[in-house]
Amino acid sequence: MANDSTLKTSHTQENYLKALYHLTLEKKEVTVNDLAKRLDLKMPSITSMMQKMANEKLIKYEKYKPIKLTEKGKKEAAIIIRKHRLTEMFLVEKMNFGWEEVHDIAEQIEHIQSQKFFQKMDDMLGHPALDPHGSPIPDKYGNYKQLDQKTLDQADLNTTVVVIGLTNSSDDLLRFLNSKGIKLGSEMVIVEKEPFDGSMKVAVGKKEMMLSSTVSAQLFFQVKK
Amino acid sequence: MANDSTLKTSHTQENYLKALYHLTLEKKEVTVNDLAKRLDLKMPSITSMMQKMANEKLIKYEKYKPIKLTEKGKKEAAIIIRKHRLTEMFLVEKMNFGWEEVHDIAEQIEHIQSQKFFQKMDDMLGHPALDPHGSPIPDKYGNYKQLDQKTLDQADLNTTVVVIGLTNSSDDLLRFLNSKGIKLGSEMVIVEKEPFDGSMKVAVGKKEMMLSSTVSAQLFFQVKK
DNA sequence: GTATTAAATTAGATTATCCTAACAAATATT
DNA sequence: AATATTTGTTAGGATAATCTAATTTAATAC
Ligand SMILES: [Mn+2]
Ligand SMILES: [Mn+2]
Ligand SMILES: [Mn+2]
Ligand SMILES: [Mn+2]
Repeated sequence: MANDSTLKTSHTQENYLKALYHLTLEKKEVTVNDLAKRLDLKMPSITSMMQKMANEKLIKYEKYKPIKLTEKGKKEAAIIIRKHRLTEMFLVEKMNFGWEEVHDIAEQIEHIQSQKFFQKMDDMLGHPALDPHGSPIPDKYGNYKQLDQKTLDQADLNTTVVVIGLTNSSDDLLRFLNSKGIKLGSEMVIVEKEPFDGSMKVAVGKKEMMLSSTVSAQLFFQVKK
Repeated sequence: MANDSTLKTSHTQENYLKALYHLTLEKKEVTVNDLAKRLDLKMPSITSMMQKMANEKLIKYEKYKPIKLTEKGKKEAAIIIRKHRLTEMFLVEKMNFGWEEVHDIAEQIEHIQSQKFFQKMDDMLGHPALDPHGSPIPDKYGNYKQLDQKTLDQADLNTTVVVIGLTNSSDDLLRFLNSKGIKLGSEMVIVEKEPFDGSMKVAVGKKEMMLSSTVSAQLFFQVKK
């Protein structure tokens, strides 16, 4: 009874796992405070959940030390992320949602318990490697292929680049990009770079526009060859 | 603060509402005991939830008296049922699931909060009136069109009938029908009726088979004209 | 290296949901 | 009607997830 492997990770814990996974990729040292901010909870809530998740061997946790996912925790997290990103892709590709509309729905659907449901999505989509925002979709075993990509603020003057992903997919960023007509696959030429504030002028097709460093630092690119 | 109309009905309460709605159609007098059995909970849990839901004006409830849904409760219930049935239809029509596979997934997806998500399903499906098991889908305002249908055990000898629905869609029934090759729209001739146990022999195409009254009482039919 | 600040933990409550045990009311049976 | 049975309620407790307030530990700044 103590070690029933059919015990289901709760909805809530799945969200903790995901947050931990993402923070780990961002920072390597994840603290109680980081998690509290990410999940918009108070620190005591985090501490107490960390104690519980450590018991369940999802994380390694010692008082006052940084939090680490175990292999088990990593795998479970990656599988939720897979379900999230497959869902986003499904919503965009098969149900005609805009890329700025899908995150909140995926945040809920990622918790559906049905391997077959996500298997069908995956099949219908032809086993996509990336979600609609250019982020990699872990495989069904929880393996994650991290692409290390450079952001647009590091692109050289006069090169032609292709936008291939986003560091994050906040509604605000996505709507900003929509308004500028920028999407994944968009090509642009780096026309000017302003060293003072890091802003740049780019040409997307015939349209020229200024991008602040705030924006350009959130776009992954590849040099067009 | 006391009357915040944005307060969301919980996952749990949505399931209570649905159960109440279905039981009301089945029995007209719904008791604490009925609900306890339907939801597989103990009676004290029901009593205490009924007290809470009465406070929230979802039901009318007085100690020891049968439970009634309010208009508000009925509407909310019908909207969950709508989401459930649209989901089942979507899974069958757009994702190629078998009709016996969709209920458990729909049981979860019905709780997703996103009008737009279900709106898209509805559009993609062309605003279906019935779910894959022949049950009516309430409209988006919570209006329910109850069809009063007769079950196959009441069909006359030698008539040709079409199966148009099921009184319930338990896995067991659906798998039995699959094994017999019976689905919605199947035509059959009533070849023999055995008064002793209520069983009947029917011809589905060229195949003749016996249906017990247990089965025939779960199939809605229409006379083929 | 002491003092200050920030981060983390503990203690103790709260809300939601569900349970068992004990009791009460309503129904059914002699 | 008196008794037995079934149904429903109350009392009191458990677990999950969260919070505020108080306290402790660690990190930073003088
Ligand atoms: Mn997302
Ligand atoms: Mn989520
Ligand atoms: Mn169903
Ligand atoms: Mn449900």
